[in-house]
Amino acid sequence: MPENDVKDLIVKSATMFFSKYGFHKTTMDEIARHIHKAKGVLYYYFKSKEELFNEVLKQELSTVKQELNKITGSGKDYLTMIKDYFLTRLKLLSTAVNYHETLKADFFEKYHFVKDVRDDFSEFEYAQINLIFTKGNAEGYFDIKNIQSTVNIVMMILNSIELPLYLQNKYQEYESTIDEIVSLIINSLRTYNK
Amino acid sequence: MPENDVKDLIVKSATMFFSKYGFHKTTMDEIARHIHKAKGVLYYYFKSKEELFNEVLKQELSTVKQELNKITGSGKDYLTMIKDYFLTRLKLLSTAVNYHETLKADFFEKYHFVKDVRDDFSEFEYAQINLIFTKGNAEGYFDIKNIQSTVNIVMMILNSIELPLYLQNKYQEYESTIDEIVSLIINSLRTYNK
DNA sequence: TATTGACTAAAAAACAAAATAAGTCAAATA
DNA sequence: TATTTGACTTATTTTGTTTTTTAGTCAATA
Repeated sequence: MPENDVKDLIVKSATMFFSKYGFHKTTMDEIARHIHKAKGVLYYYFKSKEELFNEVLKQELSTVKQELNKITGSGKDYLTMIKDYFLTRLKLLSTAVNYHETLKADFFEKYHFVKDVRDDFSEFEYAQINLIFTKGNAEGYFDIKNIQSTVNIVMMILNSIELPLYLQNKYQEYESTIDEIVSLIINSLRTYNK
Repeated sequence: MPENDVKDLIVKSATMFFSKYGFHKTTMDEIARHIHKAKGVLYYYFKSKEELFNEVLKQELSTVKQELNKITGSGKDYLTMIKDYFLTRLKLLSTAVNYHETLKADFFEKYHFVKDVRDDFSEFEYAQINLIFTKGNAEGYFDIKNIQSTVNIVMMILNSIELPLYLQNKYQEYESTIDEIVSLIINSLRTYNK
């Protein structure tokens, strides 16, 4: 059996258990048993449970990144684009179950091992928003003085509203408010000649 | 000894211990011993430890409310006023140590007994911001379509950024960013004829 | 009315024993 | 050679028990 088939099976099984029971309540035995393999084989493909969880998280965020890439490449005008970007980002992350675990973990200061994959996402996001702002500015959609600083502020707001939203599972409850928050942010960035 | 002197002493002692060690790690014995009284006397003035903590929290937030009231009564123009309000509110709450405990507690879903005093603060805040927006709108400083909804959004943002700020003790780190977030919010509300 | 301190009941901490799960590895398989 | 197994070791968690600490009570007292 080719390496990647088994590796994929493991990741799939792990994804299912981690998203259902979380990191701690999922056992390596379960993950292996579910694909009719011995536990040992997990350690052939992954150094540790942490590394396996990391891979799951990486794939979860990779899906989010793909979707967001579609938006930045959509060719729509930059005002529509930034709005789509914010709304989609907030919606998609609300479905990334394992990512929430790590967000929560940040609070408890556990899960140090997950930092890399989250930093990677932040880096991706910085680049995306930076791009939209820069081009949008150039084409007269926005009137942003300091792009770097504005990207940081906007990212801090996005990250902040994640917390009450996902940690306390209030995404449904606040869904309509999110729209208005996004509008408020965009309102403060846009020019009124377009 | 008149009732209020002792009651005040108790609250002062309690405030000191609660802010230093938190709710759980502070004992009623400590609080009493510190003012050279027997523990029993605490129960003469307060029904329970929870009620005493509530009183401490109430006084802490009462100070914040007083300061904020000064701003709404300052007679400055409404653009300056709302900016002062936001900045002061964020700064003052960062010094309200016991309030943070309850914020944190909200996450762990402990401390149900603290809900009232926090609801009271929210109610106060809603009224304050509503007032500034309404008057500011009337005098042409803002161009807010739906005041109620905008107050809610702004309050949600304020509450959200509290979380990473205070729970992870990043107020210092983000202090300069706060200024810019506040500017961003105000930017999206103001008109440009004033 | 205000305060005490000995008392009870409940909660938390400390400890040990048992059970579970992570991770290893020599041997087997394909 | 690359992959898989399962018995094994070691680390972590859970469980049950005992001890200690703490919240809260109350009759006596000033």
